[in-house]
Amino acid sequence: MPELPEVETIRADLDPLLQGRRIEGLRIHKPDIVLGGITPSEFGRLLRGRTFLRVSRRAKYLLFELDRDTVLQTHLRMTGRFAIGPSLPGEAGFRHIAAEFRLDDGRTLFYDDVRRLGGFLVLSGEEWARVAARLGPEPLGRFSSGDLLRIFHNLRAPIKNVLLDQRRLAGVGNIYASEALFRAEIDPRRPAGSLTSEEARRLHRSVRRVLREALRSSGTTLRDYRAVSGASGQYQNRLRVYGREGEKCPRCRKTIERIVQAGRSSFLCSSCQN
DNA sequence: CTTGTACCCTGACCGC
DNA sequence: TGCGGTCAGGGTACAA
Repeated sequence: MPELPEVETIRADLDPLLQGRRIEGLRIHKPDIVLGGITPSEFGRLLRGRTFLRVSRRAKYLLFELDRDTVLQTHLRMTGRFAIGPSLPGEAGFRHIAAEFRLDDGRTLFYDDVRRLGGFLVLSGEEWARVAARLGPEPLGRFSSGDLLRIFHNLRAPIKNVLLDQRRLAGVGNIYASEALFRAEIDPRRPAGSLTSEEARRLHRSVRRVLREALRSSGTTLRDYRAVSGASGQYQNRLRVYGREGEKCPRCRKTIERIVQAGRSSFLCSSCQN
């Protein structure tokens, strides 16, 4: 479900609510969200009594940094969501609660995940560092168009697929890949290595602009994604091509097409994008 | 190394 | 109303 802007929105919501809170108890309702080959009760033993230092993000991972060198790594995949309550935003569709973390202020952190593709993994700081080292750079961090050009160098894979590869570039997913390529006027089928430095500059600018704008809009809500409060994002109203197959291109008025790449939909205007 | 495919899982939607 | 097929902001394991 969530790409960088959505995960970052959730991170910013959770951080002030969780800092300094201690986990008093937890309940796992769906054991398959506990990763790392441990049982839910072992998972509970590792986390009970731990205190949240901060909530951070890397790529599409949400990280609960706890005391005693403990990192709770979470990935929401397609349908994972968090809420904090005494009560749940029940009307917002929390009907598949997978885990509850009872906090020392009387509130509870809820994790809901219809498809249960998301999960939690308990790591040490060093173990997490090894995971993080395998991820590509953060596009909104110190990241130049030259860095992007080097990522693309000699790759024959379609540029769209490369943008989605988290080992090469972190945080971009299916929506924002299509949106950035449209704005940069680059065809998603182009071999990544064929981009000129001018095209890499355009794409660099587009990726950063789309992600920043989406972040300012609190993300894109198409189905399941919600902020921690239950509020929808707003960027779905500003998408130019994603999900708009058959509609007119906002630039040239030709018809927006949908194609399939690496088993996933890409949306483009083949007249504007070359 | 690179690239493509199957798979994980549930629910919404569409055509018949 | 039911049934089958398709699709969905994700990543991984494995094959070629």
